[in-house]
Amino acid sequence: MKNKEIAALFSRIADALEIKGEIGFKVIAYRKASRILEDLDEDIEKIAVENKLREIPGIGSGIAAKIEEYLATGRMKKYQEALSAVPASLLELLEIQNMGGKTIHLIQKELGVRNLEDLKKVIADGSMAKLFGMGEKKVENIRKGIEARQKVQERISIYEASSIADEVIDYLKKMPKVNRISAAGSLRRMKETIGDIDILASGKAGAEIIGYFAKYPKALRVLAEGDTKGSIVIKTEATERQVDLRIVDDSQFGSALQYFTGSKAHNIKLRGMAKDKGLKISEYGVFKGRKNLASKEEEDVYRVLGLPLIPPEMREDRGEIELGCEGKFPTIVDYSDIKGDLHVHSEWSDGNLSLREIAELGRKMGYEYIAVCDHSQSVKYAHGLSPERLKRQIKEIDELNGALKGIKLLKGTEADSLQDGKLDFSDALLKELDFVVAAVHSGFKKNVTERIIKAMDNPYVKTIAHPTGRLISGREGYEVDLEKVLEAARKKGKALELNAYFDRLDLNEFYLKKARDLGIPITIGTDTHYAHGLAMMRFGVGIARRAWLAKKDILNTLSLEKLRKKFAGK
DNA sequence: GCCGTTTTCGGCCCGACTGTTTTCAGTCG
Repeated sequence: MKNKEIAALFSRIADALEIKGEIGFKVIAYRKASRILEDLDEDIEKIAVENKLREIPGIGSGIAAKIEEYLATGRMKKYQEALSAVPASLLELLEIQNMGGKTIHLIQKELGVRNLEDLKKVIADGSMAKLFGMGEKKVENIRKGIEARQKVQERISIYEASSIADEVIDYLKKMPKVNRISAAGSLRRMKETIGDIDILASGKAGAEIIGYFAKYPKALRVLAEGDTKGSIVIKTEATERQVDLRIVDDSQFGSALQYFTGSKAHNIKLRGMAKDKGLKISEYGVFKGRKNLASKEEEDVYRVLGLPLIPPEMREDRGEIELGCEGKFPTIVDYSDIKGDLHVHSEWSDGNLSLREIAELGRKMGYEYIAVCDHSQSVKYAHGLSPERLKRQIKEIDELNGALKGIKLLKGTEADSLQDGKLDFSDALLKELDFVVAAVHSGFKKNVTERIIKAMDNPYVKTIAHPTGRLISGREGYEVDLEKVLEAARKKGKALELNAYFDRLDLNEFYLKKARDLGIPITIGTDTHYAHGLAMMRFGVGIARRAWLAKKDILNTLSLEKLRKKFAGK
């Protein structure tokens, strides 16, 4: 797919135009096109072949022609032009906080700045501060922006972002003047990675609350500290992270939460809709003239627009607003629908939990069951179980289950699909288990597609663990043809896993949607090896919600009894 | 550059914070 590649081109064109001082709306149009391509599920090349580029809202004849040109020739004239006028070394300066197109344009024109080195020079010798509209403080903020730049990673995992947000929210809750409080932004939408962390709170004494926020013990720097809005930078293990806090009145918490949850594309579409109805939306409410029609709860905002409450995870402008308008809005799976975890490791392989501990933790989660799926014998580095040890584990689980009340452990394995496509336990042994997950752990480039499909032929395999093997933090994943895997799963009536471990989230939302369309059941497992990992189920469910999965699409929303029946049937 | 059942021209989401001005521009989200 060349979607991301072309998205990057448009983004750079937008940057270049901004620096050249072109009309702002052109820049916005390119940015929008870039974002649309970035988020697009379909392969842009396929859409182009079908001559349907212009049907995508936000892509008009100009941009469509540029996409077609690039697909046909591998070049885009507009991009070459833009970059010849504004070199890449100048574009990079846009990444510096407090540096925008106008400022870069100014220092290029007046001082001949062409790159970061030049910029540092004109800051140091004081010439930049003397420019019209500049000044000591502005330049100092830019200098700080340069310093901060190296330390901030692009995006962090949802796990790290959640941990930071939870801590800050706990801190803020200790302030008596804070009433309601919630994470907002991409974290609330459960994106797999998060940029900045947005928090919204309500209360009367805005400035005081922001002042308290600015004194957060882990704050390295305070970027802004106003009456209703503050920004701090927090040091994390590996990087630095910006946390933004907005304060509104209690009566406006709903509209503000809607506003700051985004996504940007979702909100722009909503505001366009509102405008057509003679309404105006801001974080303070939905207004008809000066009259505020809705602001207390998010639901009110949507209701005034004739929409049901759209879950945060669906707010990406991927057709959810249209479905709402047509009254065909789907009911998606809820966090509370999950009855068990279908992939957990114990100390028998490479986990650090005993079977009893797993059961106890599961009970605390309110589960009916947890599938213990330790590694199989060929995964040596993870102390994979030999057939003899698996038999002993089966016996131990049976005994434990006899003593357990309210929760059952399912006897499982994460059986390795070997490089010849066979599983590394005999069918006779697999037959003894409740739940067999098949997975690839070696030979990522060796006929993985065929191995996965062959594993599905085994009658005891219920699901395929982390089907792409990607790690969000950096590993590409297997060389696997997911389309073929999906097709095979559909034909053979097998499930696929949504691995809820924060660095996997595999299948991702794109393929989950495809799986759902094909009627393939999904199993969600945390793949955890530690006590704290069971709670990562929420990331899995979050991704499932982003893919619009319903309760019926996910096997571990079934009660233990129904799950057993389901497995007995296939 | 995109878009349109009031529009093919003239709009384009909206507001906070900061630092510069002396009423506003730039940046950010």
